[in-house]
Amino acid sequence: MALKVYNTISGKKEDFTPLSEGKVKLYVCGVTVYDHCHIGHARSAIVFDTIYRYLLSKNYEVTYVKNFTDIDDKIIKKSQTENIPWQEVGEKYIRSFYDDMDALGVLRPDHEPRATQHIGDMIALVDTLLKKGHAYNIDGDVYFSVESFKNYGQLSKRSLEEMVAGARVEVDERKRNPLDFALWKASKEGEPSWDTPFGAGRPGWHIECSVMSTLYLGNPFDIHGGGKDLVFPHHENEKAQTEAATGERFVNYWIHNGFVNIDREKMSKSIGNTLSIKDFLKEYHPEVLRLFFLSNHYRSPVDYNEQSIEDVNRALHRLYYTRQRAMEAQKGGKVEPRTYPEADEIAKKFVDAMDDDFNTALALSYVFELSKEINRMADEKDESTAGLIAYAEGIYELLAGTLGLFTDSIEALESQERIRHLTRTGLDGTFVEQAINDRVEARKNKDFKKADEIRNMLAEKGIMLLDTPKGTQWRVKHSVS
RNA sequence: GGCGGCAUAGCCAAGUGGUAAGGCGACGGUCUGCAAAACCGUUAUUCUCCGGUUCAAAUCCGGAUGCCGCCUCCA
Repeated sequence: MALKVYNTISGKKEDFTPLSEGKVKLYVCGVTVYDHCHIGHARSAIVFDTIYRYLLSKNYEVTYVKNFTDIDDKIIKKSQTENIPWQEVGEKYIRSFYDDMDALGVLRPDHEPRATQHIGDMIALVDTLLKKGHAYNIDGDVYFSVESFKNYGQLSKRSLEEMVAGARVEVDERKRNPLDFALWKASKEGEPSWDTPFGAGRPGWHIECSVMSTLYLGNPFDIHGGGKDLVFPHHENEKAQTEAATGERFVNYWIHNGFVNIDREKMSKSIGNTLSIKDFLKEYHPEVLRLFFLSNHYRSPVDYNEQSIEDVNRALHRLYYTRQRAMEAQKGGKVEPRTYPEADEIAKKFVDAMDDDFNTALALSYVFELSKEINRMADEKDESTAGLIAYAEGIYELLAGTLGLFTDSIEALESQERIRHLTRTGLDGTFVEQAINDRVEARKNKDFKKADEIRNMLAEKGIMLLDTPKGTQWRVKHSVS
Protein backbone atom coordinates (compact mmCIF):
# COMPACT_ATOMS: atom_id res chain seq x y z
CA MET A 1 0.00 0.00 0.00
CA ALA A 2 1.21 3.44 -0.85
CA LEU A 3 1.22 6.37 1.48
CA LYS A 4 -2.03 8.26 1.67
CA VAL A 5 -2.27 11.72 3.14
CA TYR A 6 -5.31 13.76 4.09
CA ASN A 7 -5.03 17.04 2.26
CA THR A 8 -6.83 19.96 3.88
CA ILE A 9 -7.32 21.67 0.55
CA SER A 10 -9.27 18.76 -0.98
CA GLY A 11 -10.74 17.48 2.27
CA LYS A 12 -9.78 13.98 1.20
CA LYS A 13 -7.12 11.37 1.65
CA GLU A 14 -4.92 11.41 -1.42
CA ASP A 15 -2.12 9.21 -2.69
CA PHE A 16 1.11 10.91 -1.79
CA THR A 17 3.30 11.63 -4.77
CA PRO A 18 6.23 13.92 -4.15
CA LEU A 19 7.25 16.38 -6.82
CA SER A 20 10.59 14.73 -7.16
CA GLU A 21 10.66 10.96 -6.79
CA GLY A 22 12.09 9.79 -3.51
CA LYS A 23 12.40 13.32 -2.15
CA VAL A 24 10.07 15.20 0.15
CA LYS A 25 10.11 18.91 0.83
CA LEU A 26 8.44 19.55 4.15
CA TYR A 27 7.69 22.87 5.79
CA VAL A 28 6.06 23.23 9.19
CA CYS A 29 5.08 26.48 10.82
CA GLY A 30 7.15 26.88 13.90
CA VAL A 31 6.53 29.16 16.83
CA THR A 32 6.37 32.85 17.42
CA VAL A 33 8.98 33.27 20.11
CA TYR A 34 7.33 35.43 22.74
CA ASP A 35 6.62 32.85 25.46
CA HIS A 36 7.39 29.33 26.63
CA CYS A 37 5.81 26.55 24.61
CA HIS A 38 2.74 24.76 25.88
CA ILE A 39 1.52 21.25 25.23
CA GLY A 40 -0.36 22.42 22.17
CA HIS A 41 2.94 23.35 20.59
CA ALA A 42 4.18 19.98 21.74
CA ARG A 43 1.40 18.22 19.89
CA SER A 44 2.20 19.93 16.64
CA ALA A 45 5.91 19.28 17.10
CA ILE A 46 5.36 15.62 17.94
CA VAL A 47 2.88 15.03 15.14
CA PHE A 48 5.20 16.43 12.51
CA ASP A 49 8.23 14.81 14.09
CA THR A 50 6.44 11.50 13.70
CA ILE A 51 5.56 12.26 10.09
CA TYR A 52 9.18 13.22 9.48
CA ARG A 53 10.48 10.04 11.10
CA TYR A 54 8.04 7.94 9.14
CA LEU A 55 9.02 9.53 5.83
CA LEU A 56 12.65 8.87 6.68
CA SER A 57 11.83 5.26 7.54
CA LYS A 58 10.32 4.92 4.07
CA ASN A 59 13.69 6.02 2.72
CA TYR A 60 12.54 9.36 1.45
CA GLU A 61 15.19 12.01 1.27
CA VAL A 62 13.42 14.64 3.32
CA THR A 63 14.27 18.32 3.50
CA TYR A 64 12.53 19.53 6.62
CA VAL A 65 12.17 23.23 7.40
CA LYS A 66 10.65 24.78 10.49
CA ASN A 67 10.74 28.50 11.05
CA PHE A 68 10.98 30.83 13.99
CA THR A 69 8.87 33.95 13.79
CA ASP A 70 11.05 36.32 15.76
CA ILE A 71 9.54 39.64 14.76
CA ASP A 72 5.89 40.23 15.56
CA ASP A 73 3.45 42.36 17.58
CA LYS A 74 3.50 40.05 20.58
CA ILE A 75 7.28 40.05 20.73
CA ILE A 76 7.36 43.82 20.62
CA LYS A 77 4.75 43.96 23.35
CA LYS A 78 6.72 41.55 25.50
CA SER A 79 9.87 43.58 25.01
CA GLN A 80 8.02 46.67 26.18
CA THR A 81 6.36 45.11 29.22
CA GLU A 82 9.56 43.38 30.32
CA ASN A 83 11.74 46.24 29.26
CA ILE A 84 14.25 44.17 27.34
CA PRO A 85 15.30 44.53 23.70
CA TRP A 86 12.98 42.68 21.34
CA GLN A 87 15.91 40.67 19.98
CA GLU A 88 16.51 39.28 23.44
CA VAL A 89 12.90 38.21 23.76
CA GLY A 90 13.39 36.09 20.68
CA GLU A 91 16.70 34.67 21.82
CA LYS A 92 15.30 33.75 25.21
CA TYR A 93 12.31 31.86 23.86
CA ILE A 94 14.26 30.18 21.10
CA ARG A 95 16.49 28.72 23.79
CA SER A 96 13.40 27.71 25.74
CA PHE A 97 11.97 26.11 22.61
CA TYR A 98 15.10 24.04 22.04
CA ASP A 99 15.16 22.90 25.66
CA ASP A 100 11.59 21.66 25.30
CA MET A 101 11.99 20.06 21.90
CA ASP A 102 15.19 18.28 22.85
CA ALA A 103 13.53 16.98 26.01
CA LEU A 104 10.60 15.72 23.96
CA GLY A 105 12.92 13.91 21.57
CA VAL A 106 11.81 15.99 18.62
CA LEU A 107 14.35 15.70 15.83
CA ARG A 108 15.89 18.91 14.59
CA PRO A 109 14.72 19.93 11.13
CA ASP A 110 17.33 20.48 8.42
CA HIS A 111 16.74 24.21 8.41
CA GLU A 112 15.36 26.45 11.14
CA PRO A 113 15.43 29.91 9.67
CA ARG A 114 14.38 32.99 11.58
CA ALA A 115 12.18 35.65 10.07
CA THR A 116 14.67 38.41 10.83
CA GLN A 117 17.31 36.62 8.76
CA HIS A 118 15.18 37.05 5.66
CA ILE A 119 13.84 40.57 5.84
CA GLY A 120 15.40 41.41 2.48
CA ASP A 121 13.57 38.53 0.79
CA MET A 122 10.32 39.65 2.39
CA ILE A 123 10.78 43.17 1.13
CA ALA A 124 11.36 41.79 -2.35
CA LEU A 125 8.14 39.76 -2.16
CA VAL A 126 6.10 42.73 -0.97
CA ASP A 127 7.61 44.77 -3.76
CA THR A 128 6.63 42.16 -6.33
CA LEU A 129 3.07 42.09 -5.03
CA LEU A 130 2.86 45.87 -5.22
CA LYS A 131 4.17 45.86 -8.77
CA LYS A 132 1.75 43.14 -9.83
CA GLY A 133 -1.16 45.05 -8.39
CA HIS A 134 -1.98 42.56 -5.64
CA ALA A 135 -1.07 45.00 -2.92
CA TYR A 136 -1.48 48.67 -2.07
CA ASN A 137 0.32 51.09 0.15
CA ILE A 138 -1.50 53.36 2.59
CA ASP A 139 0.77 55.59 4.63
CA GLY A 140 3.48 52.94 4.78
CA ASP A 141 1.12 50.07 5.59
CA VAL A 142 1.07 47.65 2.70
CA TYR A 143 -2.01 45.47 2.35
CA PHE A 144 -2.68 42.45 0.23
CA SER A 145 -5.85 42.84 -1.79
CA VAL A 146 -7.82 39.63 -1.35
CA GLU A 147 -10.13 40.57 -4.21
CA SER A 148 -7.16 40.59 -6.57
CA PHE A 149 -6.59 36.89 -6.00
CA LYS A 150 -9.34 34.72 -7.41
CA ASN A 151 -8.64 31.64 -5.31
CA TYR A 152 -8.84 33.40 -1.97
CA GLY A 153 -10.69 31.12 0.45
CA GLN A 154 -9.76 27.93 -1.42
CA LEU A 155 -7.87 26.39 1.48
CA SER A 156 -10.26 27.25 4.28
CA LYS A 157 -13.22 26.60 1.96
CA ARG A 158 -14.90 29.91 2.43
CA SER A 159 -15.97 32.53 -0.01
CA LEU A 160 -15.11 36.16 0.40
CA GLU A 161 -18.80 37.02 0.74
CA GLU A 162 -19.27 34.52 3.57
CA MET A 163 -16.28 35.80 5.42
CA VAL A 164 -17.16 39.43 5.08
CA ALA A 165 -20.72 38.68 6.20
CA GLY A 166 -19.61 36.78 9.26
CA ALA A 167 -16.69 38.99 10.07
CA ARG A 168 -16.37 40.26 13.59
CA VAL A 169 -13.23 42.14 12.75
CA GLU A 170 -12.95 45.83 13.36
CA VAL A 171 -13.19 47.35 9.97
CA ASP A 172 -10.29 49.50 8.99
CA GLU A 173 -11.88 52.05 6.67
CA ARG A 174 -8.66 52.53 4.77
CA LYS A 175 -8.70 48.97 3.51
CA ARG A 176 -10.35 48.15 0.22
CA ASN A 177 -11.79 44.97 1.67
CA PRO A 178 -12.09 44.22 5.38
CA LEU A 179 -10.21 40.96 4.81
CA ASP A 180 -7.20 42.59 3.23
CA PHE A 181 -4.25 41.78 5.45
CA ALA A 182 -0.97 43.52 6.18
CA LEU A 183 2.11 42.50 4.25
CA TRP A 184 4.14 45.29 5.76
CA LYS A 185 3.47 47.50 8.75
CA ALA A 186 4.72 51.04 9.20
CA SER A 187 6.69 51.13 12.44
CA LYS A 188 5.75 53.34 15.30
CA GLU A 189 8.33 55.19 17.34
CA GLY A 190 10.62 52.82 19.21
CA GLU A 191 9.59 49.74 17.26
CA PRO A 192 11.95 47.65 15.17
CA SER A 193 12.12 48.98 11.66
CA TRP A 194 13.71 48.28 8.29
CA ASP A 195 13.99 50.73 5.43
CA THR A 196 12.22 49.78 2.21
CA PRO A 197 11.19 51.43 -1.04
CA PHE A 198 7.63 51.56 0.32
CA GLY A 199 8.49 52.97 3.72
CA ALA A 200 10.24 52.06 6.95
CA GLY A 201 8.55 49.33 8.86
CA ARG A 202 8.37 45.69 9.73
CA PRO A 203 6.88 42.58 8.13
CA GLY A 204 3.29 41.46 8.57
CA TRP A 205 2.53 38.08 10.04
CA HIS A 206 2.30 35.72 7.04
CA ILE A 207 5.01 36.97 4.77
CA GLU A 208 7.89 35.24 6.57
CA CYS A 209 6.54 31.78 5.91
CA SER A 210 5.97 32.45 2.21
CA VAL A 211 9.56 33.60 1.90
CA MET A 212 11.32 31.00 3.98
CA SER A 213 9.40 27.99 2.72
CA THR A 214 9.98 28.69 -0.94
CA LEU A 215 13.53 29.85 -0.39
CA TYR A 216 14.61 26.61 1.24
CA LEU A 217 12.30 24.22 -0.56
CA GLY A 218 11.52 25.79 -3.92
CA ASN A 219 8.12 26.60 -5.34
CA PRO A 220 5.99 24.60 -5.29
CA PHE A 221 6.97 22.16 -2.57
CA ASP A 222 5.35 19.02 -1.20
CA ILE A 223 3.98 19.36 2.31
CA HIS A 224 3.08 22.36 4.42
CA GLY A 225 1.94 21.68 7.95
CA GLY A 226 0.83 23.29 11.14
CA GLY A 227 -1.95 23.45 13.69
CA LYS A 228 -5.54 23.50 12.53
CA ASP A 229 -5.96 27.08 13.66
CA LEU A 230 -3.43 28.18 11.09
CA VAL A 231 -5.65 27.16 8.17
CA PHE A 232 -7.28 30.54 8.46
CA PRO A 233 -6.02 33.12 8.23
CA HIS A 234 -2.32 32.25 8.27
CA HIS A 235 -2.09 29.57 5.61
CA GLU A 236 -4.85 31.03 3.48
CA ASN A 237 -2.97 34.31 3.37
CA GLU A 238 0.41 32.69 2.87
CA LYS A 239 -0.98 30.80 -0.07
CA ALA A 240 -2.68 33.86 -1.53
CA GLN A 241 0.36 36.10 -1.40
CA THR A 242 2.75 33.43 -2.67
CA GLU A 243 0.58 32.29 -5.53
CA ALA A 244 -0.29 35.85 -6.47
CA ALA A 245 3.41 36.65 -6.70
CA THR A 246 4.57 33.53 -8.52
CA GLY A 247 1.48 32.73 -10.54
CA GLU A 248 2.03 29.10 -9.63
CA ARG A 249 0.75 26.62 -7.13
CA PHE A 250 2.44 27.00 -3.76
CA VAL A 251 1.94 23.70 -1.91
CA ASN A 252 0.74 20.24 -2.92
CA TYR A 253 -0.32 18.77 0.42
CA TRP A 254 -1.58 20.73 3.40
CA ILE A 255 -1.53 18.84 6.68
CA HIS A 256 -3.04 20.21 9.89
CA ASN A 257 -3.09 18.75 13.37
CA GLY A 258 -6.01 19.06 15.79
CA PHE A 259 -6.07 21.01 19.01
CA VAL A 260 -5.41 20.14 22.60
CA ASN A 261 -8.18 20.74 25.12
CA ILE A 262 -7.66 20.56 28.84
CA ASP A 263 -10.43 18.93 30.83
CA ARG A 264 -12.76 19.38 27.88
CA GLU A 265 -12.05 23.06 27.64
CA LYS A 266 -10.08 24.83 24.96
CA MET A 267 -6.61 25.60 26.19
CA SER A 268 -6.07 29.32 25.99
CA LYS A 269 -4.28 32.08 27.75
CA SER A 270 -7.50 33.96 28.43
CA ILE A 271 -9.03 30.99 30.26
CA GLY A 272 -5.70 30.59 32.01
CA ASN A 273 -5.56 26.85 31.57
CA THR A 274 -2.45 26.51 29.48
CA LEU A 275 0.02 23.86 30.50
CA SER A 276 3.60 24.50 29.56
CA ILE A 277 5.85 21.72 28.36
CA LYS A 278 8.19 22.49 31.22
CA ASP A 279 5.44 22.03 33.79
CA PHE A 280 4.37 18.79 32.19
CA LEU A 281 7.92 17.47 32.32
CA LYS A 282 8.07 18.12 36.05
CA GLU A 283 5.42 15.43 36.42
CA TYR A 284 6.00 12.92 33.65
CA HIS A 285 8.49 11.42 31.31
CA PRO A 286 8.49 13.15 27.90
CA GLU A 287 7.50 9.96 26.13
CA VAL A 288 4.26 9.94 28.10
CA LEU A 289 3.22 13.04 26.19
CA ARG A 290 4.36 11.55 22.91
CA LEU A 291 2.50 8.32 23.50
CA PHE A 292 -0.56 10.25 24.57
CA PHE A 293 -0.66 12.26 21.37
CA LEU A 294 0.11 9.26 19.18
CA SER A 295 -2.76 7.34 20.77
CA ASN A 296 -5.10 9.82 19.15
CA HIS A 297 -5.47 10.54 15.48
CA TYR A 298 -3.47 13.64 14.64
CA ARG A 299 -6.42 15.43 13.09
CA SER A 300 -8.83 14.88 15.99
CA PRO A 301 -9.05 17.19 18.95
CA VAL A 302 -7.51 15.60 21.99
CA ASP A 303 -8.56 16.07 25.58
CA TYR A 304 -5.74 16.34 28.06
CA ASN A 305 -6.68 15.22 31.55
CA GLU A 306 -4.97 13.60 34.50
CA GLN A 307 -6.74 10.28 34.06
CA SER A 308 -5.74 9.87 30.44
CA ILE A 309 -2.16 10.79 31.17
CA GLU A 310 -1.98 8.26 33.99
CA ASP A 311 -3.39 5.58 31.70
CA VAL A 312 -0.80 6.38 29.08
CA ASN A 313 1.97 6.47 31.67
CA ARG A 314 1.15 2.88 32.61
CA ALA A 315 0.92 1.84 29.00
CA LEU A 316 4.35 3.33 28.33
CA HIS A 317 5.82 1.39 31.23
CA ARG A 318 4.28 -1.77 29.87
CA LEU A 319 6.09 -1.27 26.57
CA TYR A 320 9.36 -0.70 28.39
CA TYR A 321 8.96 -3.77 30.64
CA THR A 322 8.49 -5.93 27.61
CA ARG A 323 11.63 -4.53 26.10
CA GLN A 324 13.44 -5.31 29.32
CA ARG A 325 12.14 -8.88 29.38
CA ALA A 326 13.17 -9.36 25.78
CA MET A 327 16.69 -8.26 26.58
CA GLU A 328 16.89 -10.51 29.61
CA ALA A 329 15.69 -13.50 27.61
CA GLN A 330 18.72 -13.07 25.38
CA LYS A 331 21.24 -12.96 28.18
CA GLY A 332 23.60 -15.83 28.74
CA GLY A 333 25.38 -16.17 25.46
CA LYS A 334 25.11 -14.96 21.95
CA VAL A 335 21.67 -15.34 20.52
CA GLU A 336 21.27 -15.81 16.82
CA PRO A 337 18.00 -14.17 15.75
CA ARG A 338 15.62 -16.62 14.10
CA THR A 339 12.98 -15.36 11.74
CA TYR A 340 9.68 -15.02 13.47
CA PRO A 341 6.96 -14.66 10.82
CA GLU A 342 4.33 -13.30 13.22
CA ALA A 343 6.62 -10.36 13.94
CA ASP A 344 7.05 -9.69 10.24
CA GLU A 345 3.30 -9.80 9.83
CA ILE A 346 2.85 -7.26 12.61
CA ALA A 347 5.48 -5.00 11.10
CA LYS A 348 3.62 -5.10 7.82
CA LYS A 349 0.36 -4.09 9.49
CA PHE A 350 2.18 -1.30 11.25
CA VAL A 351 3.36 0.09 7.93
CA ASP A 352 -0.12 -0.21 6.45
CA ALA A 353 -1.53 1.75 9.37
CA MET A 354 1.08 4.48 9.05
CA ASP A 355 0.59 4.58 5.30
CA ASP A 356 -3.06 5.33 5.88
CA ASP A 357 -2.68 9.00 6.72
CA PHE A 358 -0.33 8.34 9.63
CA ASN A 359 -2.76 6.33 11.74
CA THR A 360 -0.49 6.21 14.75
CA ALA A 361 -3.22 4.95 17.07
CA LEU A 362 -3.69 1.86 14.96
CA ALA A 363 0.04 1.49 14.42
CA LEU A 364 0.52 1.55 18.17
CA SER A 365 -1.95 -1.26 18.63
CA TYR A 366 0.43 -3.45 16.65
CA VAL A 367 3.32 -2.44 18.86
CA PHE A 368 1.25 -3.63 21.83
CA GLU A 369 0.40 -6.80 19.97
CA LEU A 370 4.06 -7.48 19.43
CA SER A 371 4.68 -6.76 23.10
CA LYS A 372 2.22 -9.49 23.93
CA GLU A 373 3.88 -11.91 21.54
CA ILE A 374 7.26 -11.29 23.10
CA ASN A 375 5.90 -11.76 26.60
CA ARG A 376 4.22 -15.02 25.65
CA MET A 377 7.50 -16.37 24.36
CA ALA A 378 9.39 -15.10 27.37
CA ASP A 379 6.86 -16.83 29.62
CA GLU A 380 7.71 -20.17 28.06
CA LYS A 381 11.17 -19.90 29.61
CA ASP A 382 12.36 -22.16 26.85
CA GLU A 383 15.90 -21.59 25.57
CA SER A 384 14.78 -22.32 22.05
CA THR A 385 12.65 -19.20 21.91
CA ALA A 386 15.59 -16.88 22.57
CA GLY A 387 16.34 -16.53 18.86
CA LEU A 388 12.73 -15.74 18.08
CA ILE A 389 12.61 -13.20 20.87
CA ALA A 390 15.78 -11.58 19.58
CA TYR A 391 14.22 -11.28 16.16
CA ALA A 392 10.89 -9.99 17.47
CA GLU A 393 12.65 -7.51 19.70
CA GLY A 394 14.56 -6.12 16.75
CA ILE A 395 11.28 -5.36 15.04
CA TYR A 396 9.75 -4.11 18.27
CA GLU A 397 12.56 -1.57 18.68
CA LEU A 398 12.27 -0.56 15.06
CA LEU A 399 8.54 0.14 15.22
CA ALA A 400 8.71 1.96 18.54
CA GLY A 401 11.71 3.92 17.29
CA THR A 402 9.81 5.03 14.21
CA LEU A 403 7.30 6.60 16.59
CA GLY A 404 10.09 8.23 18.58
CA LEU A 405 9.72 5.95 21.58
CA PHE A 406 12.37 4.05 23.54
CA THR A 407 14.86 6.87 23.85
CA ASP A 408 15.62 5.81 27.43
CA SER A 409 16.17 2.62 29.35
CA ILE A 410 13.62 1.33 31.82
CA GLU A 411 16.09 2.09 34.60
CA ALA A 412 16.32 5.70 33.47
CA LEU A 413 12.56 5.89 33.13
CA GLU A 414 12.05 4.71 36.68
CA SER A 415 14.88 6.60 38.30
CA GLN A 416 13.71 9.82 36.66
CA GLU A 417 10.26 9.13 38.01
CA ARG A 418 11.65 8.66 41.52
CA ILE A 419 13.63 11.88 41.31
CA ARG A 420 10.59 13.80 40.06
CA HIS A 421 8.56 12.37 42.93
CA LEU A 422 11.09 13.36 45.57
CA THR A 423 11.43 16.84 44.10
CA ARG A 424 7.69 17.28 43.88
CA THR A 425 6.92 16.10 47.39
CA GLY A 426 10.05 17.37 49.10
CA LEU A 427 10.72 13.90 50.48
CA ASP A 428 14.26 12.99 51.46
CA GLY A 429 15.70 10.14 49.44
CA THR A 430 17.83 8.90 52.30
CA PHE A 431 14.78 8.77 54.55
CA VAL A 432 13.10 6.49 52.03
CA GLU A 433 16.22 4.33 51.74
CA GLN A 434 16.44 4.04 55.51
CA ALA A 435 12.79 3.02 55.82
CA ILE A 436 13.32 0.40 53.15
CA ASN A 437 16.39 -0.95 54.93
CA ASP A 438 14.46 -1.14 58.19
CA ARG A 439 11.77 -3.11 56.48
CA VAL A 440 14.26 -5.47 54.89
CA GLU A 441 15.65 -6.09 58.35
CA ALA A 442 12.16 -6.65 59.79
CA ARG A 443 11.36 -9.12 57.05
CA LYS A 444 14.53 -11.05 57.72
CA ASN A 445 13.38 -11.39 61.30
CA LYS A 446 9.94 -12.44 60.10
CA ASP A 447 8.51 -9.36 61.78
CA PHE A 448 5.90 -8.93 59.10
CA LYS A 449 3.78 -6.63 61.20
CA LYS A 450 6.52 -4.05 61.32
CA ALA A 451 7.39 -4.64 57.70
CA ASP A 452 3.81 -3.96 56.69
CA GLU A 453 3.69 -0.84 58.83
CA ILE A 454 6.67 0.58 57.00
CA ARG A 455 5.17 -0.36 53.68
CA ASN A 456 1.91 1.40 54.57
CA MET A 457 3.75 4.46 55.84
CA LEU A 458 5.61 4.80 52.54
CA ALA A 459 2.46 4.09 50.56
CA GLU A 460 0.90 7.14 52.12
CA LYS A 461 3.76 9.15 50.71
CA GLY A 462 3.07 7.81 47.25
CA ILE A 463 5.79 5.20 47.38
CA MET A 464 5.11 1.66 46.32
CA LEU A 465 7.48 -1.11 47.34
CA LEU A 466 8.51 -4.04 45.21
CA ASP A 467 10.18 -7.06 46.75
CA THR A 468 12.14 -8.40 43.83
CA PRO A 469 14.83 -11.06 43.68
CA LYS A 470 17.30 -8.20 43.36
CA GLY A 471 16.09 -6.69 46.60
CA THR A 472 13.44 -4.20 47.56
CA GLN A 473 12.92 -1.36 45.12
CA TRP A 474 10.45 1.46 45.02
CA ARG A 475 8.30 3.10 42.46
CA VAL A 476 5.99 6.05 42.41
CA LYS A 477 2.44 5.12 43.23
CA HIS A 478 0.17 7.31 41.15
CA SER A 479 -2.93 8.44 42.93
CA VAL A 480 -5.32 8.67 40.00
CA SER A 481 -6.65 5.35 38.84
C1' G B 1 -25.54 34.62 11.66
C1' G B 2 -22.04 31.70 8.19
C1' C B 3 -18.71 27.28 7.62
C1' G B 4 -16.89 22.65 9.50
C1' G B 5 -16.20 18.50 12.85
C1' C B 6 -17.53 14.83 16.45
C1' A B 7 -20.98 11.15 19.21
C1' U B 8 -17.93 3.48 19.62
C1' A B 9 -17.49 -0.88 26.48
C1' G B 10 -16.63 1.78 33.35
C1' C B 11 -12.78 5.46 31.12
C1' C B 12 -9.42 6.74 26.79
C1' A B 13 -9.46 5.41 21.67
C1' A B 14 -8.85 3.08 16.23
C1' G B 15 -12.12 1.61 12.61
C1' U B 16 -15.84 5.26 6.38
C1' G B 17 -19.94 -1.06 3.21
C1' G B 18 -18.51 -7.39 4.91
C1' U B 19 -19.76 -8.77 10.38
C1' A B 20 -16.23 -4.22 16.57
C1' A B 21 -7.87 -2.75 16.95
C1' G B 22 -5.33 -1.26 21.12
C1' G B 23 -4.52 1.05 26.06
C1' C B 24 -6.30 1.92 31.20
C1' G B 25 -9.57 -0.20 34.81
C1' A B 26 -12.15 -4.52 36.65
C1' C B 27 -12.28 -9.80 37.33
C1' G B 28 -9.66 -14.82 37.17
C1' G B 29 -4.74 -17.12 37.19
C1' U B 30 0.96 -17.51 37.77
C1' C B 31 4.28 -15.42 41.44
C1' U B 32 4.66 -13.75 46.81
C1' G B 33 5.33 -14.13 54.23
C1' C B 34 1.05 -11.28 52.65
C1' A B 35 1.27 -7.84 48.95
C1' A B 36 2.89 -5.08 44.99
C1' A B 37 5.02 -5.18 40.38
C1' A B 38 5.34 -8.12 36.01
C1' C B 39 3.09 -11.55 32.76
C1' C B 40 -1.07 -14.59 30.80
C1' G B 41 -6.49 -15.04 30.28
C1' U B 42 -11.58 -12.91 30.40
C1' U B 43 -14.11 -8.41 29.68
C1' A B 44 -19.10 -4.26 23.47
C1' U B 45 -24.09 -9.69 19.35
C1' U B 46 -22.93 -3.95 19.44
C1' C B 47 -21.27 1.49 17.76
C1' U B 48 -26.45 8.71 20.66
C1' C B 49 -31.69 8.22 18.84
C1' C B 50 -35.47 7.63 14.68
C1' G B 51 -36.30 6.42 9.65
C1' G B 52 -34.21 4.90 4.70
C1' U B 53 -30.74 2.47 0.83
C1' U B 54 -28.28 -2.49 0.51
C1' C B 55 -27.67 -9.56 0.29
C1' A B 56 -24.77 -6.84 4.02
C1' A B 57 -24.07 -0.28 7.66
C1' A B 58 -20.59 1.82 13.43
C1' U B 59 -19.46 2.87 8.37
C1' C B 60 -23.88 5.54 2.88
C1' C B 61 -28.60 8.91 2.76
C1' G B 62 -32.53 11.89 5.49
C1' G B 63 -34.12 13.70 10.21
C1' A B 64 -33.57 14.52 15.71
C1' U B 65 -30.63 15.35 20.10
C1' G B 66 -26.01 16.50 22.42
C1' C B 67 -20.88 18.25 22.37
C1' C B 68 -16.91 20.99 19.99
C1' G B 69 -13.96 24.03 16.59
C1' C B 70 -13.25 28.09 13.00
C1' C B 71 -15.01 32.92 11.09
C1' U B 72 -10.27 37.77 15.86
C1' C B 73 -4.01 36.62 18.03
C1' C B 74 -3.40 31.34 18.63
C1' A B 75 0.01 24.87 17.64
